[in-house]
Amino acid sequence: MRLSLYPITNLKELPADADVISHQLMLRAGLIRRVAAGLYTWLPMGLRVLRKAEAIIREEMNRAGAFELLMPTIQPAELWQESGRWEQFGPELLRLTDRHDRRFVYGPTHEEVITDIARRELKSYRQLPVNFYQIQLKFRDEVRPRFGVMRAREFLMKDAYSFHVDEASLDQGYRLMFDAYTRIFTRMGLKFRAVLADPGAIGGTGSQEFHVLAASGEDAIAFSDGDDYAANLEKAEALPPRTPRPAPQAAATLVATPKTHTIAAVSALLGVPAERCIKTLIVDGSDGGLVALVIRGDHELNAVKAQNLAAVANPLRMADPTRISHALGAQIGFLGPVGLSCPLIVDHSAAALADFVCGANQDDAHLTGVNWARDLAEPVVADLRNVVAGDPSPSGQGTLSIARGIEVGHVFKLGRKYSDALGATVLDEGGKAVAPWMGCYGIGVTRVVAAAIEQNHDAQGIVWPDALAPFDVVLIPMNLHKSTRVRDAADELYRTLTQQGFDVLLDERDARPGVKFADAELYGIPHRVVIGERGLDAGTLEYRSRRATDNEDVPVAELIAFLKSRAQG
RNA sequence: CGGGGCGUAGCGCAGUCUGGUAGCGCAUCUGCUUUGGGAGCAGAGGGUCGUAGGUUCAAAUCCUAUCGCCCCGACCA
Repeated sequence: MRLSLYPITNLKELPADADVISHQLMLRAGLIRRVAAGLYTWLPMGLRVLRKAEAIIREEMNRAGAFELLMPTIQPAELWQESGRWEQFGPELLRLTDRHDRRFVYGPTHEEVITDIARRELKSYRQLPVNFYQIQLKFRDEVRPRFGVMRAREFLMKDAYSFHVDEASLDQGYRLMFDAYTRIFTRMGLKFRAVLADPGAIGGTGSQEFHVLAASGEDAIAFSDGDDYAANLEKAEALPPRTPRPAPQAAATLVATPKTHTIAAVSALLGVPAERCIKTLIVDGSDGGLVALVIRGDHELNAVKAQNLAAVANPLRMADPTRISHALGAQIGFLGPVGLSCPLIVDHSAAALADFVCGANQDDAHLTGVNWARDLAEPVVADLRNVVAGDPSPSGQGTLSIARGIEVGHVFKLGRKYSDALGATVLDEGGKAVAPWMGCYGIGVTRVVAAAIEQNHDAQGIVWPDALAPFDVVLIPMNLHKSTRVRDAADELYRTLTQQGFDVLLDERDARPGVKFADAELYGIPHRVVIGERGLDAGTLEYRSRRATDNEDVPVAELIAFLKSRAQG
């Protein structure tokens, strides 16, 4: 591509509304432009990157034996009513009505449509296992789209769905996809980690997420230093303390704590560390009543663990404050487990405390020196909290650290939830109709691009991994307009490299060298070749990797071999 | 959904408090010079000041409504 012909504009100044680095660089380098909140146009340079990512995904999916198809973005409401998700899905499901008053959704995912295909097309176990995938736009009406293309409302996703006659075959298909994902992200040159995950709203039995590691990641990942255990913070299990609860020493005492309704304030006022205070959180119960969740003052409630409890409403909702003070006789901030008139579920670590501080269930008062089994009943315990760095690993090996990641892929075992709901069946070997086991496997293609930048950039701009770069090589001729030798050499090189299969960007603009260098660096082209009179006299070209700070002189005749050895793309 | 903030030229901003008919930098266009790390000079084009009402002789500026966008929070006991 000749840069003077290429429709690209970059920005020296940052658009004011971009706050994460990938969003800033994608705007500055002219990869994307915002159309509305969470909606972006991919400009030609950006689309090249997106297509490279797609191509890798497509190749590896095909290699794994999956079949590409294309489903519509708009889906009939009936399918969602059949699966029950018409009601289950919240406001992020965009619902539409056509001119005939028929209801549709803009698909946030495609389990219903694929299962509908399956029930029509798959009749026999002989057709299984089979895996269908597509690369298609999705729409989720996020409460708060942010971070540019990273959490957009419309995004490009690769989604795959596999069908199996039994669970063993599903396990096999799942492993196949896990391996394919590992190859995909490895080929993309990304540092990533597969972690155990909560299956969440999509449902199912087993799932793992693939996270690109980056400080700006929205998700916290817990991983062990003792083995390869890694889990989403939502999912990471907090083990019960190994040491038994100490014997009571103090007597339970009512103390006045006016206007002291945070753990920090209580802890400061009473001189008791937060880890010996107790938080009592009131949430809506699954039966419409209230449920108290009790955790240690220095811990955070894990919403996923909480809402997975039978007694707790799913999704988790904090109870209405007015309702709390009416039903429980004290305001938020002064609640505690002693004499509380609603069911109580206590985190392991809170249950292991002795002589702790908690709200007194009357305003402006707390209790100190409280002990389980003496001042109140032995508690019902559960794992309610987020793990913290230093907790023992649930794998039994080592301790946990917490890192940040960007979720770019997710593999699930769905089981038979959708095939049951939509009545998809195949005949098994014995001629009996059985609902196929399903797996589903997603990759956020647009998010991968942003994640790649989050992980690979410097003060000058993007530093593309070879496999994702919009162009492999940028040619920068010096004094182009004056030197026919340079011009001829540049043209020749451009032709040859293109013929050799490189994506080449020739910067033949009549601009100063500094401008060209700066732009090439902003765009993140991995390999740069400068063509100048000086070098030509010596029979050399000047090479510089985007990741390097020094030039290397390469004899003209050896350039192609040299580039081939450097560029893995 | 709660809180905060912002809408003035393609981008970044000033002007709003104190009303008087719109400005700066970058970008763009023209010419000349310049050309190994974001050039210089001279000139030019480009804005219904988000939208709709209202107040006023006069509104970017004051009032009301509305739309859009951004940030923080939504684990607080």
